[in-house]
Amino acid sequence: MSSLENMLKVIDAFSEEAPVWTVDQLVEGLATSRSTIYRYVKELREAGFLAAVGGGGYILGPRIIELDRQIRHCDPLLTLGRELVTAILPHVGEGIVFICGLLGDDVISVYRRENPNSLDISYSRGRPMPLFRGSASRIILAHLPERRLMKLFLTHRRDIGEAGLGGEWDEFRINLKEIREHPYLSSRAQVDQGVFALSAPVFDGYGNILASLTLAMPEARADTESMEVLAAIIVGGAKCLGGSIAELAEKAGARAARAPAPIRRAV
Amino acid sequence: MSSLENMLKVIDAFSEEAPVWTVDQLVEGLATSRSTIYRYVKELREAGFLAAVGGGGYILGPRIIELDRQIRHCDPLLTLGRELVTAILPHVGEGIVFICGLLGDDVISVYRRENPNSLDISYSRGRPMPLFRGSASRIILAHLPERRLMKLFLTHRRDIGEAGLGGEWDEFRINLKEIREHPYLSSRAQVDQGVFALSAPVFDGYGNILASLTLAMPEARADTESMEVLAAIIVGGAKCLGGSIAELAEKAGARAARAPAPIRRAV
DNA sequence: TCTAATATCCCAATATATAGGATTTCTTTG
DNA sequence: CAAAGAAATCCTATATATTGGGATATTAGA
Repeated sequence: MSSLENMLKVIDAFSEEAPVWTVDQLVEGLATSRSTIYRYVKELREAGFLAAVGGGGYILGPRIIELDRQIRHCDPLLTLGRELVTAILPHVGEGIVFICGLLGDDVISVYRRENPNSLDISYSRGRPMPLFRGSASRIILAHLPERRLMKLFLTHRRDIGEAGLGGEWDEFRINLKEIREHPYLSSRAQVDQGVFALSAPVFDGYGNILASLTLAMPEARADTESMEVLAAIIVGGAKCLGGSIAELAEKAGARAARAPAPIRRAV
Repeated sequence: MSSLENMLKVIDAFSEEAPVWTVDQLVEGLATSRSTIYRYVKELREAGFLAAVGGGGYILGPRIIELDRQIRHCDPLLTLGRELVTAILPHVGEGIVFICGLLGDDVISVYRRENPNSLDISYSRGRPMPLFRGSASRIILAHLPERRLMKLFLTHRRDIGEAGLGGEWDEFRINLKEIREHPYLSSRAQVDQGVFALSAPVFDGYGNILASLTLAMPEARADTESMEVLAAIIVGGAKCLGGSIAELAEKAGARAARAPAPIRRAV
């Protein structure tokens, strides 16, 4: 077992349910010797990934906040996304606007803003989303390259079936193709009860899917109001965001021909 | 050298100036073999600390966003701080309100909100602050236990002198005592040009310093307006926040007598 | 100042990481 | 669609860092 893996087990222990751990608890939980845990904790603390609280307890440390800041400042999806969301937020009425990105096998929400008095949904920044439920995830999924989809199908066959996306490869493929043929996708209560969501894909300059832009609102609103104007705003916003990112990538590319542009691609 | 340290060197490479790295660049930068770097990158990627972008480039990964989310949700300083800042923001006029916490030897801003059209300062969430400059840092510093201060003085003697806090231990001690005797502290352009800041200390139930609450504004405003009312709001807000945290800690303590309360203490 | 708790140090045994090159997988391009 | 070029992984002997048990030191609390 690699030592990073061991360290990660320590970090993994920290969750919303159990945010504070003592060394003794970690010794018990991870089945390792006391001295080793102390060494781990020391190193993680020196690196800022853990911080001491009173009474021998530890919590996640400031380094994480710092690294998150870096992501917020560097990722074009976030910097440009912020501008875009600010621009469209006044025009969408009650609801929440968020951007989800694909990183590895996770879809996570990387930015979110809401209009006052709207519903509270679980897509808050940093929450890993189910890859096969909700329009925000599915619209990304649908635009992944075929090869990647095959891999996903093989690894997540059960989840895909349960989410109603198809029990066989062909079925799955056809369902996704159907999604791909529309400029946006909506979903109802797939992730949170009582929530209607409307998502559009964000592409880079080469047609690769990068992210999704979503508007979530109470189902009641979706029942009584036409979605056409809203869909147009979201689709337009997603296009615009993709355009800005492509533009930035081009500039970055011109500066450093061999260095890859700081763009998150679906890999 | 521990292997975590090696891994960390990889993470350290990623900065706002250089957010994207290829394996080759890392091999050169860290003076390690290609296969080792590939292994590091692989493990970090599997753990979600790095994510692949096009062309063999890597950026910081989603795990960091996830962990940051956990901190935001678990740390009482943040959850309660959010409420408090929301409450006082409408009453402070032009400027930025933020909370700084001490974790290890770092003071970092953990939460920040601003009123529209105000100045842009560098205290954005996650930014590590100089420990000896700015009222937000100094008010925390001043309330640290003596033993801790001695250590800090020994390790950071030069910084302390340069920041004008004293060249000798006695001088340093007296300066801090002076700060401690007032309910709040103000500073002018110590961190950012043209910025006036006003900070109050946040204590836990035992009188330990936990954090600082700060209002930053343009110097011009501070020159023309009396600070008394604003100081009262900030001092009151800090007291209130400390009270809520102590209350929460007590509740948590009742539930799990032996487990330390999830409270960040100056350690 | 003393005591309990928290944390570090030490060292021999052992498991693990390392580097260098061969091999495989993926991407691009003609 | 095939071949060339990147990117990533695999493989192995050796050197090295990690491990855990207990002794030791440092801190916090009375």
